[in-house]
Parts: sequence; structure tokens; C-alpha cells
Amino acid sequence: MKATIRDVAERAGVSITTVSYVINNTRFVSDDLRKRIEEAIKALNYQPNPLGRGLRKGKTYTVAMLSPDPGSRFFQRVYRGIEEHVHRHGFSVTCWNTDEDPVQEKSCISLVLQRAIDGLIIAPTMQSEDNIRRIMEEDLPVVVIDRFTENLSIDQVFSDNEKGATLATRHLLKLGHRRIAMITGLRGVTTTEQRLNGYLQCLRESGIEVDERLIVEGRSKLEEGYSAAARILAEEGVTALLSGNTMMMLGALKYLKEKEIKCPEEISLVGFDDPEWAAVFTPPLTVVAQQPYEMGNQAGELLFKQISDGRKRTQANRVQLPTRLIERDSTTICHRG
Amino acid sequence: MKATIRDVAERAGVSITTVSYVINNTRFVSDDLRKRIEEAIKALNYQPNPLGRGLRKGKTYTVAMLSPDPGSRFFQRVYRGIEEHVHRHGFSVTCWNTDEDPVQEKSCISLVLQRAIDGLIIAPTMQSEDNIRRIMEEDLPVVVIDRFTENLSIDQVFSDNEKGATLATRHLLKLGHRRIAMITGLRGVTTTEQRLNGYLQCLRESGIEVDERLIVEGRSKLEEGYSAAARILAEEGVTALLSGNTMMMLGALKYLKEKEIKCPEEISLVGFDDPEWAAVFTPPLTVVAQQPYEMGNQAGELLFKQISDGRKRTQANRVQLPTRLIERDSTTICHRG
DNA sequence: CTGAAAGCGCTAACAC
DNA sequence: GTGTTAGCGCTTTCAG
Repeated sequence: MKATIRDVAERAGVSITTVSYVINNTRFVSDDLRKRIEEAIKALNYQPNPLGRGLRKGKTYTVAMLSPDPGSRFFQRVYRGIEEHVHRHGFSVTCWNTDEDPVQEKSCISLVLQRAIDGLIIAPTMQSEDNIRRIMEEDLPVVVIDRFTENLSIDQVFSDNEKGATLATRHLLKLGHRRIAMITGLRGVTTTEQRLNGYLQCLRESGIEVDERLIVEGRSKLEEGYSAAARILAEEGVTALLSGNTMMMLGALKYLKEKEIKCPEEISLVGFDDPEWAAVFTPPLTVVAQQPYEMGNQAGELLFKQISDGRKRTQANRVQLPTRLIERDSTTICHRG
Repeated sequence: MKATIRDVAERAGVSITTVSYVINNTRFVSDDLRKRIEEAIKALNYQPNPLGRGLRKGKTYTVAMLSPDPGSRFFQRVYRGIEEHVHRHGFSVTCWNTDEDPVQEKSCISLVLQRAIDGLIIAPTMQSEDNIRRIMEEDLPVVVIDRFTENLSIDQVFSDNEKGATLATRHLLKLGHRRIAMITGLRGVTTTEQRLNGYLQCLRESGIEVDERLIVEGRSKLEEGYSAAARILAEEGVTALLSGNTMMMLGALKYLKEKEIKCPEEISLVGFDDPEWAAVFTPPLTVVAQQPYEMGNQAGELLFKQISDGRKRTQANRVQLPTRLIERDSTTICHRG
């Protein structure tokens, strides 16, 4: 069986107390004992049992990440950004999936609370203020990512989605487009609303009347991008299309391809997010890039700040990450009207 | 603070023993007491502390997944497949990243062993038999995925990579190609070697001499696919290219695009794995598809079988998942020679 | 400078 | 049918 602190103590001929103090380096121990203990630890290949330690200290050395789709490229990157901090602190991460469903989110949070994790990074679904409030009540360190939560005084890291959509729309306007459609993600999710806002604002400022028929909602599946594109292109005179996320952009492209509608000649296209294939596509895609790795990284930093500060929640930090437009060849001058 | 089993016992006016037996449903308790206890649990919103339980039972209710690149689409799918079982059993997963580095793998495994997890699903790096042996010595339930480990009597789930490469190569041969190049993943990794084998076998069977200059190694980065393609296409008369993984396929496509080499007219291309964008690409890509979700799912099943069977490691299970060729438009009849 | 001992929350003999 | 109690591995107060 695995060696315990008692085995080490016996082998070194000291009390377990002293072993503990050596392990944690938490009070002075004479060189002689220290040396003997260190030898024993090595000889027995002893590793402190985190459960014993955790039980005693009321900690688990584990943080959780909760997201609507941990399998997506975006959240993968986020995860990698978090990971760095986590491992540096000797913690581990567990990932949970809400599937964009508040009910599932709630049950995830229960599980998470039950597991007595030390911190949580969460990309909330849409109606989840209550869920998050529950966590805050438990005084659990928590950082909200991706989605914005106006009413809660809580650390959060998110992209400047509105600006991103604005940049994209302005770019299309500059190219002379007037009938610009948008495929949005799930309505009610803040990222969706912010991107939509950027788009609407920009149109209005340019004195272009918004045509509701050119705004189609999807979730984030390829198929939904496909059918959204179909609906939009059934409308008169649309020359440009802004997509609210990666998979729906791909779905739209699939539709264009099948119908042999040329991009960018007939339709200019701007997507959100910049996966590796976007630049290799035919045509290379003009996109609004976010910084998912950075998002995870900053969230991790904030989380561990909370964890080490104990529970005193001071002023909430809000980090907004810039988005940027990457102009490639899926957008061009409007040849119509 | 969080309610403990003692709080529940007091509120219900019983001993903690009885509460424990109710929670675990592990011996008969009269209806009266059971009801009172259940009420108390609800009223206090009590959730058993997994650390206490774990410490007592020597379990952590956590399994780990170790892979060279948990952020890749392939391993994300695997993860989702695992997740299903894990949550059904009330466990959680922690993900670790080896970056294809045996040293890092070793330190991951130490961490993993130290954390006293209940099981491990691992996609080993290349020289990791020793690392895995260490786990087996600890009698930790473990399942190897993706990569094949010949010498170890251990549960494993992997793709029929050789067959996949064979299908791809045979397809190209049928189309009349003779100078078929291959971009391989990292040599030494079993998946790479198996795919290479399939390719070599198939060529030999067709009486085609293997030209070593047409076999170029990369890892799994886009850039490496790019430069591998460059090297290969500097050779005389190559008309077809088989790529050992997704990202390198993308890199090769990038090269073709930049050099305005037409696919499939000038070069036929077959890739490994079938990401969503492969079908939407121009041209839609012919690929060998694996079943990552299924891989994770089966691995999860085997792992939990081991966990519930206790430590008695019986006959090792080896599951080989079929691969299949999806013919699309990046391959065509050889017009040369 | 070091050790004895209590106790974190829980399970499971063992006792009645 | 139910309760008493030891103890999982560890940290930390208190005593020396």
C-alpha cells in the first residue's frame, strides 16, 4: 500500500508532527531530523494524501470549469489558459458541461458544490444569475468568463463583443454593402446580444434601416448556420453576411457552396473567431478574432488571487479583452445597387 | 458553513450511523427514521463531503485523462465519450496534458498518483511503457487509448489505423496514382507507425517501389504540414499525398493554396480525421474517419468495470475501432504518366 | 526544538 | 432496528 505520514515518521524515528512540519515547511526543524525525514520520504516514495490534508484543511485543491460546450475550440483554448495557473499551484481542474441549459447548469453546480471544490470558472448560460448567486452565497471563489453578468459584483473576463461586431459591420459598410444580414447565436446570451448590438448600432449610425428579416437566430451548430443562410438568402438583395460564431459560419459556407453562390463575389462573409482553417479556406475568411487563451489565463489568475486571499471578496474585477478584425478575402466591394 | 452528517443526525434525532446507512442505503432503517432523516437532509441542504467519504473508503471519486493534447478536437471528442460514464457514476474527471513528452508524462503521473485518483485513461507518449508500468504497479485501474501498447497486459481502445491508411492508399492506387507521398506524424508513436505501415504494405503489394523521399515526418502542427508539403512537392512527379493527421493536412492545403497548386487536379489529397470543416472545404476533403467519441466511451466503460471489480485485473481487453474512408473531392484520377 | 493528541466528515465493524 | 466507536491521513494547538 501507499506510504503514509506515519510510515515516514517511524522510519525516521520521529513523530508525525515533525514530519508534517517538514513537508509543509511550517516551523523550524533541526537539520538532523530534517535530513532523516527527507531520506525516509524518498525511500518510501511518500506523497502526502490530498484527501487527508484536504479534509483537515477544508480544501480539495481542485477547481472546476463549467461551460456550455467544453468540446468547442473556443473553450478548449480557454481551458488551456486556465490550466497553466492551475498546475502551477499544484491544483487540478475538472471540466463540466452545461450544454447551454440552466437546469443542467444547476445540477452541475450542485455537483460542484458537493465536491467541495476550491474555485469555479464559469461561462454562464442565459438565465443563471440565480445559479451564480448560489455559489457566491457559499463564498466559493468564482470567476465568470465569456458571458457578461451585469448585476453581480463578481470577477469576470469577457471579450469586447460589441466592438468586434462593430468592426465587422463597419468594414462591410465601407465596402459599400447596405443589405447586411446577421446570423446570431442563441438570443438572450450576452455574447449574442452584444454582437447584435454592435451590428445594429453601426447600421443605425450609418442611417441604414434595420430589416428584421435579415437577422436570424441559431445556436452554434453547423446545421443552424446552414438553414439560417438559406433563410437569409431567400430575401431580396442581401450582399453581406455576418456570423455570430464559428460553426454557424461553417454552416453558412456549406450552404453557399451547395447553391454555388460565390463568396465574396455575390456574398461577403465575416465570421466570429479565428480557427486555424479560416485562413486556409477558399476564400480565406475575414473574421473577428477573440483571445480565448488569454481569457482562460486571466480568469485563472483572478481565481487564484481569490483563493489565496481567503474569502474576502473585495472590489470585483472586470477584464474586457479586445477583439480584432482580420481582413482576408471573404469580403469585397459591393457590386450591386 | 456546510452541513455535516452530524447536523443531520441531530436535527433528525438519530445517530450519525443511521444517517450514513440511509445515505448509502446500506442497511435497513425504519420508515419513521428514514423519513425524518430525509427531511433533515433536505432542510439543511446536506451533501455528503466527498473528502470524508473518500478518506474513509480510500477513494476519491475522480478519474484522470492524460493525453498529449487535450485541446485537440480529437481528444475533446474522446473526453466527451468518457464524460458520459464518469458522471453517471457520480465521479468527476481531471484532464492533464503531456505535450507528447515522456518527462512531462512522468510528472503528470506522479501528480495523478499523488492525488490518489481512482482511475486513469491515458494516451501514452512514445516511450512510456515504464510510466505505465508504474501505474500498474500501484494497482490503479487504467485504460490505454489511441496508442497501442503491445507488451503490456492492459485494457486498451484504439483505432484500426493500419486499415485506415490502407483504405486511403488503395483508393489512391485505384485512381491510378503511383507516386504517392505521405506526411506522417511523429515517428515512434504507434498511431504514426501503424498508418505508415498500412501505406507501405499497400504500396508493396501493388509492386510499387517505396521512395523514402516521399515520406516526411512532422508532428501535428499546421506549420509542419506546410513545410512537409513543400519538401514533398519539390520531388519529381508526385501526384498524391496522404496526411497522417488533421492539422498537417491543413498545413499541406495551405501550401497548395499559396503555390496555386490545384487539388485534386494536380495533387490528390487524403487526410486523417474528419473535422466539420473537411466537408465544407474547397474541395471537400477525402478523409479517413476515426471514432473519437466511441473511443472515449468504450474506454470509460472499461475503466469503470475495473473500478467496480476491485483490483483483480483479469484478461486485458483490447478494443479496435474501425476506421473508414470518406470519399469526397480532394482525390481524383491520376492524369499524369 | 519536538511530541501528544484532538479532530476534519465519514463508514462499518461490533455491540445490544 | 439502532447506536457506539475506531480510525482513514493529515494539520495544528497546546504542552513541554
